[in-house]
Amino acid sequence: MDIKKIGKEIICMTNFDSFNIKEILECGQCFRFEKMGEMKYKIIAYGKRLFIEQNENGILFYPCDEREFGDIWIEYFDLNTDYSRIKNNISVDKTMKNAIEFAQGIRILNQDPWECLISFIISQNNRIPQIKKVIANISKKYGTKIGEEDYAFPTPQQLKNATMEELSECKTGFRNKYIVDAVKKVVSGEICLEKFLEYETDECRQMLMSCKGVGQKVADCVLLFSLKRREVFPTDVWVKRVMSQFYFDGKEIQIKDIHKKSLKVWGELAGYAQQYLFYYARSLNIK
DNA sequence: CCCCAGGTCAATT
DNA sequence: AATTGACATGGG
Repeated sequence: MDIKKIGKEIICMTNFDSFNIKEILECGQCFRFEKMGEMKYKIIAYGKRLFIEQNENGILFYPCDEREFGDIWIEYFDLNTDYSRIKNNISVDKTMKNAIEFAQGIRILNQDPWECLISFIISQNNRIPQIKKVIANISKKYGTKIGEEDYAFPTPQQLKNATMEELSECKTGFRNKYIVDAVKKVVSGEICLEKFLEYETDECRQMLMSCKGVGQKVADCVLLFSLKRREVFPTDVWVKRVMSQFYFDGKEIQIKDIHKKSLKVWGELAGYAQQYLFYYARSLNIK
């Protein structure tokens, strides 16, 4: 990949591999983005607002200087990871080949664990457009204002005094009590997300699941999307459907069976496989 | 009006 | 250990 500066506040990336901004943002891993046009998006992450525009010549990131790009966005977009190698390695079966061909530009973002935890608590028994609205409501109510009409996702401290009633006003529904519990555990230090990168994956999962309303699916999303555990295979209804149909001959199966299978087929790269499958499954509209 | 959604919990068998 | 209904909210 080549990085060029254009003026003071625009970074242009050319000669890149496996990067399609639409596929990256719309494959279900991230909720804080807005489509501004064809292949043109606004993202809010790590307290920053970033516009991204992609065409056949390259990708524009703005407003953004070289330092910010290096400090935040290289890691956020997982730009030091070789996706050609990954796609090659996990293409061991026809279904995965099809899934990868369908969305060759997917990348797994490295999001903030705190935001990721609350976001996927909100995701349970909910639809993606609604999840996005609820997170935007919470950010507007509690987060720091950035730019004209955008708000960073609130820190644990900023959510410290949020009540169930206030959170309900943000349309969290029955998940309000789960958010209160997660805030309490993080603010009190009972859970220290900053240390999670050093812990074993199973240990992290266990601690995440000690929060009310966090089961294995939500914990695994946090592990894969914000704690770099790329072997983790979050299994929701869509992934269950596509796995059942293509890897278990349409039979009824348990989540446990899927986890075993994913590790057996894709090993340490199962998490990447999950993202290709999720996006693919939703396009197929299978049952 | 009924159904269901990137699930989880608690009660029941 | 497996099954079942409830849960807030909003859109089809």
